[in-house]
Formats: sequence, C-alpha cells, structure tokens
Amino acid sequence: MKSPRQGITSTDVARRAGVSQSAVSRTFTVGASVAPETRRKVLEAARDLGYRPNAIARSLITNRSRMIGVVMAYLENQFYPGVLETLASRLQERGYQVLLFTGFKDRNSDPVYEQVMQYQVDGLFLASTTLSSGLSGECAAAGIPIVLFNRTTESAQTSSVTTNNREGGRKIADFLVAGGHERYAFVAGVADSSTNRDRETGFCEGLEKHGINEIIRVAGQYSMPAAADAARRLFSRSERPDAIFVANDHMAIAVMDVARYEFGLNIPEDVSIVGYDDVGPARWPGYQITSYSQPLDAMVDASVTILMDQIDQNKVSSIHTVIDAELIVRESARKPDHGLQSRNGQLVWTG
Amino acid sequence: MKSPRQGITSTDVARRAGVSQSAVSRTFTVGASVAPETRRKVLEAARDLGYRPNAIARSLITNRSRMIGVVMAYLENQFYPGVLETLASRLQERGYQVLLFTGFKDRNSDPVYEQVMQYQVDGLFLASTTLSSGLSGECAAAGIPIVLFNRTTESAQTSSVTTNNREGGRKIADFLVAGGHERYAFVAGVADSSTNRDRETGFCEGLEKHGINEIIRVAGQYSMPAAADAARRLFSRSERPDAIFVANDHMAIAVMDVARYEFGLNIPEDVSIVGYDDVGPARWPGYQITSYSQPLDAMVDASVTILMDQIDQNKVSSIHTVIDAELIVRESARKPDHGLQSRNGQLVWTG
DNA sequence: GTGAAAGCGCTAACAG
DNA sequence: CTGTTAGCGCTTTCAC
Repeated sequence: MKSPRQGITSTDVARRAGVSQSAVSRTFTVGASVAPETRRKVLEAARDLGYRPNAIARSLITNRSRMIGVVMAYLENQFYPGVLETLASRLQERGYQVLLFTGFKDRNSDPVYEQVMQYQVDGLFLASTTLSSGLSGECAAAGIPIVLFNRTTESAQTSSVTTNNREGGRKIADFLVAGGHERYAFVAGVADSSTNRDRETGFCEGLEKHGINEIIRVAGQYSMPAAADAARRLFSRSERPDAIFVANDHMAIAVMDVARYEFGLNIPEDVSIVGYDDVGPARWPGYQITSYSQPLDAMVDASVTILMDQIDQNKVSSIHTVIDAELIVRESARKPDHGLQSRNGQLVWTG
Repeated sequence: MKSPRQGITSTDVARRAGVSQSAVSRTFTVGASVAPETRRKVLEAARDLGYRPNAIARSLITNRSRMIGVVMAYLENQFYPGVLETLASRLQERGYQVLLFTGFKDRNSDPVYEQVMQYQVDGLFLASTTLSSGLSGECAAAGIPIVLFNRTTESAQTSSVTTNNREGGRKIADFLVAGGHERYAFVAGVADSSTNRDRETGFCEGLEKHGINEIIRVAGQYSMPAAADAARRLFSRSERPDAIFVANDHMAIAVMDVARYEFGLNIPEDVSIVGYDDVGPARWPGYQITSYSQPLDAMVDASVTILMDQIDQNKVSSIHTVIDAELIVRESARKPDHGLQSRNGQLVWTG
C-alpha cells in the first residue's frame, strides 16, 4: 500500500488507461499530439484516480519552475499589498506562481535570496528592497530576469518599472507654487532609494525654476513613525512651512495626523500637503490627499511583460520602463485657480 | 558549452573537489556524516563554482517541497497583509517557503487550488477564503494539512485558528451597554463566514442578556463600499442607532467616515462605534477605534505550529485553536465608568 | 566515511 | 500518433 504522501503518478494513470506513460504526459501537455480516443481514455483514468500532474517533476526536466520570486521587505505601506495582489493575479493568468519572500524588514536579506535561488525561480520581482550587485550578476549569468519595481539602478543586469518620479516632483512643485504658498518643505523617504532621490530632485528643480531656493528637508524613512517625528520638527519651527511634499502617501497620512491632532492645523488652510502613490486611504474622506498617482495595473503589466519576454527568449536584458502618471487633485492642498482638469471623474493637474 | 539556464550541479562540484557526487549531497544535508576534510573540499569547490543545491530536485526525491500554499482572496483589509508578513517570516525561519495565491476576489477559486496542488505544497494556509469539501478531503487523503485562518468549519479534515469570536461579540455587547446606549446596530460581514456568524451571535446574546432585544442589522460584506452603504441606511433612519458594532475594523472605518462626513455626526458623542481586528488604522489619531484585538503573532504562531506538527508526523488531524483576545478601548465609543483597565499602555475592557 | 547505483515523476527525443 | 528510452539534479540505500 502506498504511503499517504505518495500521490498518483502518470504511470498509475497509464496503467489504468491501458496506454503508455508518455501518452499520459502528452495528454497533459498543451500542443502535444494525442489521438482523441487516447486522450479520452487518459482523462477518464486520471479523473477516476484523482491524478494531477506533478509540477515539481515537470520543472526538473523542463528547467522551468514557472515560479516568480517576489521579494517585498514589508507590506505596511498599502501600496504594496495592492501590487502583490494584481501581480499574483496577472502571473496566475499566464500559468506562473508567486513564491513570496517578505517580512524580513530589519534582518539581513541575503539568506532570503539564498532561498529564492534554490527554488529555481524563473524570474525575480523586487519591490521595496534592493539587491547586491553580486546577486544580480549571478542571476544574469543564470539567465534569470530581474525587475525592480518602483526603484531603478544603473546596473545593466536588471530591468525596472517606475513612474516618472522626477517629472512627478516637478509637477508637484508647479502645483504648489500655483497654489500660492510661501514656505516649502519636503519629507523624504529612504535617502538612497532612487525613487526618493528622483522625486526630491524633481521637486527642487521645479521650485528653483520658480525662483524658490529654500526648501526644508526632513527625513521620513518611508515609515509612519519617522514621518510623524519629521512632521513634529517641521511644525515646531518658528517659520512653519505652508506647503509640504511628502515622498509617499503612507507618510503623508502620518504628517496630516500630526498637523491636525497635535498642532491643531487645518488642511489645506494652514498647510498644504501633497503625497505620492495614490493609495487607498488617500481617497478616504478624512484624508483626501492630493497625490501623484502610480498606475498600479500599468506598472504591474509592464513588469510582467518584461519578465515573460525575457523568460521566453531565454536571455536577460536591461529594460527600463517609465510609466506616465498624473497628479490627482483632492482636498489636502490648496488648489490653484487654473490648470485643473476633470478626467474620469477625477481632478488632475495639467499645469 | 552549457546553456545559460543550466546551473551548476552537485556533479560539477564533485568533479572539482575530487569526491563523489554523494559526498557533495551529504555536505549539504544537515546531519549527514562527512569527514571534515571532505566537507572542506566540497565547500571550497562549491564556493568557487557558485553552486547552490537545487531545491526542486530535492523535493522530487524527498517528497517534500518545503512550500506552504497560502491562499488569501484579497489583501485590501489591512489585517491580511500583516498576517502574510508575519506568516512568511515564521515559515522562512523554519526553512519553509510561501507559495502565494491571491487576487482572485471575484473569480472562481477552483483553478487556484488546482494550481496549488500541482506544486506539491506540504501544507495549506487559507485566509479570507473557503474550500470545497471535496478538496479538503483530497488534501487529507494526500496527507496535506490545512489550516483555516480566522474561519472555522465542522469538517474533520481541516484545522483552524480563530479568536473567540462569540465571546468577543458578547464582551462588546457588555461594553456598549455599560457605556449607556439606547439603540443598537450591527454591521455584518459576509453572512456565511463563521467569523461573522460567531461575532454576531455573541453580540446578540450579550445584548439579550441585558434585556435588549432589538438590534438593527445591516450587511457590510466585509467591504468598505458595502459598509458605507450600510452606514447610510443606518444613519438615515428616523431612530438613528447610537451604538454600532461593526464586524471588522476595515468596515468600521467606512462607517465612521460616513457618520462624520456625510451625516455630520460626532463620534462617540452621537454614535459609538466598535470594531474588530485592531488593524493599523484603528490606531491612527483620526480613528482611534475601540476594537477587539486579534493577536496576530499568536494566531500565526498557532497556525504554523499546527502545520509543522502535522507535516512532521505525516498525518493530518483536525485541531481547532482559539486564541484569547481583548477589547482595546480607544475613543470611538463612549467609555463606561467602570471595568476599564490599563495593560501594556493600552486600555482594555475587563467587564 | 565514502562511492556506486537506483530511482523520485516527469518530458523529450527517437524509432516505429 | 504511440511506446521506448534516456535522463533532469538530487537523496538514499548498500557494500566497502
């Protein structure tokens, strides 16, 4: 008698259907040629036995696991669960699975990658995390494409998908200036992330273009508590800023809460706040954040396309896709009297 | 020349180290006996070559994939990303990986399970979703343990981890009654989920015990828009409820927003709101939801323990773990003048 | 402690 | 179209 862990194999099915084991394999391989009658017999036997092809065994021989390693350090920022959900969905449609690595926020991520690699993933999707150049080289050598999501590097061995963060920063500067503000501040994310750097650069450029050369910069580390602290410092200044660009919505929420509940400020009357990402809570009535939207679906689609193309061609290259995005205007920042346009029921800044 | 997709195998390492392939295998198998000198040679050769054992091939022979299939229909409710993160972390500590299935909210989930099974997962963790009895039987037969997270069934073939939802409902009733309210309402989640049913039953029981027999029940479907609609109906009544238990925090947020921004109500002066889960935003200054906490870590640990035990013993059984939880008292509901106790810097209702 | 050999369940030539 | 055969990379007896 078979042990309970032992499944039904294609050989079992073959025996029962009175055909060869290869015939069974062919029946479950798309595009393989099997006579209708054989196929019928196999399917019947398979159904009777409750047979399911063993994807692990298939992987071993095809040298394709049909798994994509997805690495996300943390899921606290609401943007990422959304990414994960639509990514998983898109991949599943194409017959790929998600091998997820997350929850290692503070720990060293090297062992994580060690694991990913052992599972022979066909591609790597990295969000809210970075990768040693050693490993990306290894992946390139092994023919495993890598997509950095919402991050970039100069590396020739990885691809990336981002929005035009620099232009985003610039547009936000334009928007805030058009709204007639006086003292500008920036709440930064993690300093060495490309995304933060680009948003900041764009914002500064934009302000400078309008002759504004003084920007108060505080560090928010992409975390709510750090952003709250940053906000406290900002609002305690004698010259309180009246226009703040916060590098993402996750932090903007913390900043708004501090402004209102600790300093009694009114938004946007006393201070305008602009965020980035357009996450769920940005639309909640209590926040209504004016935010540069990151089009989730388009970004995920682009990532999946890059991965699939490179997997199919069996060769990795470095593609950098930049997705167009818009500044969605809501109530958290003073609105200019021009340059606003309604689009799909949303107000957007057209400059 | 090897194709780029071809990795370095144990045979390559063996050749370079001048030992047999089995020696290499042993070096990478914990508890196998290898002479220190052999081990050293192997490790050196492996490092030189950049060798990594192939987990897929190992799975095939050991009949253990060291992957746990995690199924979560959606990640919108902030509770679940948190679960996912700590679950992944705990599993990784034990050398298990997460094969994630999500993002099929509206679609039929059968093909999802079809996929999971093909990947020979060693166990199944199901949250915010249910399972056909056929499939759970199949898993039981195949020796694959299943844990339902935050749900239960009578099925003898699955385990479950929940908080004591019924008692939670009762305590919330006690708390609201002690706060001195008059008209009670319940915003339900998905009607046929065990979690919702138990919370509701407990709430009704609790109120009846205090002689309150009229409860307005509206359906919120565990979704924000549905909960918002439910709230609109509730607050449009001539006799507006002044105490509402919302089956989870995710919906409670929507209810609070409708109360404040559409009906101009003050919370808790005009209406008290109690939620369930104690998710992140429940602690945000703008919400401060009085909520029955679901202790994430304890729940996840219990789930992992169940899975690991059954995998190790190679036999599935039906364990139902119920975790103790507390009603965390914040500002969204009128506070009684007794029965409150401070614990770890939080106020809890002790009845 | 070590190597040789036999598979795990499957796919992919290869003849027929 | 079908069966036979040879592995995929690894673990695991089994002698030595």
